[in-house]
Amino acid sequence: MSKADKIKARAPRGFADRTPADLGATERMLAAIRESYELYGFEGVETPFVEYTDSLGKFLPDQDRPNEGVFSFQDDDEQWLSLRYDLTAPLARYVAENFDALPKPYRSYRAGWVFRNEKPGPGRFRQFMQFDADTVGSGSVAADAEICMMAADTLEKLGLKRGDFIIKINNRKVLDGVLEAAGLGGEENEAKRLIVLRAIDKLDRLGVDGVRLLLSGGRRDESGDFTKGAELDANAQRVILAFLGTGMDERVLPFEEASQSGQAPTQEQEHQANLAIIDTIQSLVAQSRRGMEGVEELRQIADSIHAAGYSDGRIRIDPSVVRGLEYYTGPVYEAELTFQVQDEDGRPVRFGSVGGGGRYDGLVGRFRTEPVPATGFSIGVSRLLSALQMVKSPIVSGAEKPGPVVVLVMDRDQIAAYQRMVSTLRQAGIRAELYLGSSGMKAQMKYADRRQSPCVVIQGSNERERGEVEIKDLIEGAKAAGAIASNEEWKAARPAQFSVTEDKLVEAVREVLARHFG
RNA sequence: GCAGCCGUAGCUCAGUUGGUUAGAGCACCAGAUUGUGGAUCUGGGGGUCCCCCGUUCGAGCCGGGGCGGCUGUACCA
Repeated sequence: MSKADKIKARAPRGFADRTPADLGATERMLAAIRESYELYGFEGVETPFVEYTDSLGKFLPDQDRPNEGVFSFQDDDEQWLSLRYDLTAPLARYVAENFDALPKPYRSYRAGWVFRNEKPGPGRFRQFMQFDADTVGSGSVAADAEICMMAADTLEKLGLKRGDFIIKINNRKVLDGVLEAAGLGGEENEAKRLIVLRAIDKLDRLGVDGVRLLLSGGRRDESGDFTKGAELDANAQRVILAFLGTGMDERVLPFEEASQSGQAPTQEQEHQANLAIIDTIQSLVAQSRRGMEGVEELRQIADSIHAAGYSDGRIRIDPSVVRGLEYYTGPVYEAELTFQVQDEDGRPVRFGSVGGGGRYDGLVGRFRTEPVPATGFSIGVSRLLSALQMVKSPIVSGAEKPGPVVVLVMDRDQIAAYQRMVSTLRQAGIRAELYLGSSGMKAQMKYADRRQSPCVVIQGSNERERGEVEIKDLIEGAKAAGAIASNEEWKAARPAQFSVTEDKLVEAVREVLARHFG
């Protein structure tokens, strides 16, 4: 068979293999998140990867675009199934299905893989991991405020320092109110509202000028591609931009005051800035009942986070947060990293949000007659892992486990004896293995080196006659290597190597391990 | 999806106006050293020059189409 006939070995686009280092990092992250969520009183639950497509709330795949956005397939009873694309819709299904058996409010967390059939990018995959926590059955904004505080606590547990991230809060009702104030209420303006919301969402990326273009005629990007704008009249543009401006203008004051005193803004100053933003928003949406509801909710959340001591810049009111257009009904939150991340070529990477969530009062209600309010937060574990790896955070580059002790095979006819040594080590709880390849001693040493073995066990005929084994400390030996120039010297010195009688094998290996790993 | 740039060994890349058998460094394997990781030296394996079609006596190089990658943009539950 010629090489051309061979199948090319490659993972599918947007799907990634995970190395031992990835696995270790992910485990540590999941443990930290779980600890944080449990501290807040949430309990674990798990749902399957696959759900009925209609449970997920997506339209059934059609002939032309059978898998738009989600991976779907038909069961043998003709029912459409889909791989879940987030953990919220499956939770809503679970709660609805087990409604009577669950305590209300129901507070649970879950971690797992989700799948999206869309264009992958750096830190963006078609299979990725999320870690969610939700409170179902409570309409109180205390539930929303609490989840934002928990998000902040959790990111800190993951090794992010204060100031490295920010939890931004907005409210969909406020956005609706602003759209109404801009004269975009009513059925006929549905399309324009969508464009405006998308434009608002891009404030951090495109700036005020970019958003203004999208609100008016449209915007041409650097590649020459054109995005059609919302064609709003001057007054509507003014309202929207004034709304977004509150996010920036009110923040400036505490910073100016702070810089005069030479200190970071105090919690009180941060809180006043939040309240000032809310006041300005209120003046804009005063005519909208729904908008005023949202303003009132924001005010309560701001008070809660201030009372709990989180109004130190970790959690902020930010009018530019939109989140998805589908199911959020009230407060929405987004966790963003504030530090710059660079890829291995030194180019800046934009990570966007590493978590987010909000209130989705209608989602469980799709399955049941009574309304069931709910709110939740999701951490994008895979994306956050990519970001943490790029900045070499300790939690992802934590100490790797040492490899196994390798027992070398010097004489093929002595395999049974070598195997017995391996068993002895394992029974003593020492990670060990027999060299299972077919190469000579030099290759076996290289193998042990690559496996990060702390030491190897050597017994050739000389040692066997004396009833001894040689232990070679590879870590100590590597240190000694630098001082040795010639190969003759290297071979003669046999650095970091010593002999013990066979019955002292475990003891000697333990000594070497203790030397390096305490 | 749309646009721009890119595609030569496992990796990073050379490759002249289109002209013998396509190269280097790193990595890998082996020997020097029949029992020792590193360093050094020597040798070796590894390529459909992304694919297809075309132009040409002749294509890694020119043209068209496709696929893949990167960047921006759109969508994003």
